[in-house]
Amino acid sequence: MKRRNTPTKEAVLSVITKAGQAMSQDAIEGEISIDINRATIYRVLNRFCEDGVLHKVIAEDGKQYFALCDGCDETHQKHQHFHFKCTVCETLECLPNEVKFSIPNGYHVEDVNCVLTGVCKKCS
Amino acid sequence: MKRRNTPTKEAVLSVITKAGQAMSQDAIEGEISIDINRATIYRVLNRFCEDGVLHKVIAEDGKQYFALCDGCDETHQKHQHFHFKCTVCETLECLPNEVKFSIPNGYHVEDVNCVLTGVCKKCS
DNA sequence: TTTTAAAAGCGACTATGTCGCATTACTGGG
DNA sequence: CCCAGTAATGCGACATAGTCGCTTTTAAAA
Repeated sequence: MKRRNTPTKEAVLSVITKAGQAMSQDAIEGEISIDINRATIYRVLNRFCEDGVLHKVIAEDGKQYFALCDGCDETHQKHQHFHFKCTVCETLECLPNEVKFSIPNGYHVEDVNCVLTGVCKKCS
Repeated sequence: MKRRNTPTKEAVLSVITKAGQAMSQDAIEGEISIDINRATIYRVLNRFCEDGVLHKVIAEDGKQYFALCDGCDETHQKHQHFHFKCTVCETLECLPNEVKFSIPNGYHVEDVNCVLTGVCKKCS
């Protein structure tokens, strides 16, 4: 299962990188120049997640948003930061704030999904 | 727009109360004795949310879960606690831990959605 | 009992996301 | 440089979640 380089992968990653924020599948499809199948975009995104290139956030709208991992691997404290979803411009961005929590004994946390919703700096 | 008491409302609230944890629409429909339309269940749940009886959580699966508000109103620090979704038993419960965060100036937070995913005490 | 408006039922509709299968096209080996 | 193996893509179908408009029912006040 070695990964191959394809125009699709490059296009998707390029769009997300340029945007500088988390994007949903439909936003990506809208921004991309070439025509890529919806299922393919999801597969590309999920592969990037497996490879630690992107991470996935579930927002209040129940949709999946994908954001670049900026040094997520290094600390092995993966993706444990807050996200902010603006209800006006609809963008979802990663906040630098680390999510801190303590849980009762016996619980084993595998994933963290923290999204703050409101109005961002630009829109207020 | 005064609210009325209906068997549907009572049945939904009773199921959630007995469960003692957050529930999705389909889980509620499965537990309820009488036959209630899907759209109606959603409307009932959303009305309860408006009235501050329930609060809504979006989990990793993108689905809406509804949980009893346990003194959520009193502090006016509404629903700012963590939630835990178990990948084994699929239940979603409210944790007592308060969510603490600080955001950059100019941002206005209206809602908080924090879900930890993993394996709960019972299932590990 | 009558009235009226909230609530429920029903059907249709819109995503979002996934899956199976046939086809295409990277990439490494010769 | 070409060929074979297999990852990746396209396409269609499908499942599910959630919403909406409209009609009918019904709780509760007059």
